[in-house]
Amino acid sequence: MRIGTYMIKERGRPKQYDAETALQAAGLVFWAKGYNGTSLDDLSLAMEMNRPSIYRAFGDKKEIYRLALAQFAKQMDSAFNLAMLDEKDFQKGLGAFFKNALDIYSSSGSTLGCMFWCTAPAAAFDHPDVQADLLNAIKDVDKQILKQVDQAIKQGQLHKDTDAVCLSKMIQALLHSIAIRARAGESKVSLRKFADSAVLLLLTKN
Amino acid sequence: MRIGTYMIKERGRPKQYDAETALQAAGLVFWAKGYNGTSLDDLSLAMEMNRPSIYRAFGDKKEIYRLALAQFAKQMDSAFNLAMLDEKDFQKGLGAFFKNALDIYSSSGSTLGCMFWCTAPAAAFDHPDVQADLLNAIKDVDKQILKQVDQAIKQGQLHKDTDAVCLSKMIQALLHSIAIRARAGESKVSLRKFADSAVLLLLTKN
DNA sequence: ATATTTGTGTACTATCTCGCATATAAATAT
DNA sequence: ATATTTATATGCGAGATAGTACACAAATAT
Repeated sequence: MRIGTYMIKERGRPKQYDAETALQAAGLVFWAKGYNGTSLDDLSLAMEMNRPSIYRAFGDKKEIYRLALAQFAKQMDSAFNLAMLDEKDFQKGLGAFFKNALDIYSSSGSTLGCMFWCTAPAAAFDHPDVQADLLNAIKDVDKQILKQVDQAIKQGQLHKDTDAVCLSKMIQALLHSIAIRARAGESKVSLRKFADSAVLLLLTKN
Repeated sequence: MRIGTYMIKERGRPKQYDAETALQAAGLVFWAKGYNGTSLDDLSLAMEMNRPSIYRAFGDKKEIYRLALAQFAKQMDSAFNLAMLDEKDFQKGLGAFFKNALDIYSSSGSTLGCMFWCTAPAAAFDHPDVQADLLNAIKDVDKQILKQVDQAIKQGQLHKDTDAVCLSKMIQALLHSIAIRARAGESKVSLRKFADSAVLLLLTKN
């Protein structure tokens, strides 16, 4: 157990793994190969844990996947908030966010797109809890974006008669599309250009 | 072999299956369970063919999946073209297309979203040919939409300084997003409303 | 020192998976 | 009738798969 920076020793044999690191490694495999394309052996190899240890630490395959999804969501969330906080101009903030998103989508060498939008839908039919995770993620993103859109309207950066809810959803639609296109093999630079011109298209009313 | 409406008898034991029907049945399973979530036994059951017959008729699992993808693409393509041909007004045509798309996405009882956008991305990493199919599908849709956008610009239905390529991609982005949202469990009526207001948002420059 | 707690490693099982080899069935060509 | 062609059916086999039982290892508590 960790309290502050002090380590309080726990009874029993100490763990050889770090939970967050192991989960991240698992997430990377799921991200690439999808839920059904990933075997426990794949996970075992990537996490450097053998199956019983994995099972004891995180539960079964589905639980690991959902934990990894949650970890990924946190990453995306902070990428969004950092971009928007650093920039007072809404349009530039959005641009920065899509840049961050593309960096994440094309991290780890090959361009994997988004772990949520590109792997969860396939698993959603057979696994209602994954479907619920997906729906919650979408709703969270809707909320996060809407908050910033509302703020931009208040600050006069957007027309006050803007359909804020619809615009927010379209911004997320852009994110979905970029994720799929990245997964399909479109280049990062081409997607970057698309994101920029799309943001312009969405926000400009002349 | 079929020539005109005449059937010319073929040698050998006649097929008990109809290729298109069997492929459609296979497609439905892949659509629901994804590529990796589908077993040959699932397919065998749905297609009412046993594995060797399937293998002989269509090849291995991946070939069946790709054939089913192509069949689905045709369906979507005609849904688009029918909607746009029946309507001279571009905005109404788009509305009709998204209605058609949602009908397809929520056919077969449960709401499965799009076979391409919701199942192919997960399979794309491990299967370069599926990734290529996905990319081709995206490019085809881009082209189809762009053709209509260009036409609408020529007809004065859209500002002549419209960024046609970007607008086309955003229309496809809306399609991607609706597919994912449908798969996540959002209701057809809610998505219908979103589609309508989004089309309005995209096409209206005041 | 000994008991207790917790993590790891080996090995197992029951099931599923794909693809195919082989035998059989049902039609046409000659 | 017989050969030929094509489709179907049975069932095999090598390997992957998820999950777990059980023994062992390494730490702390008393």
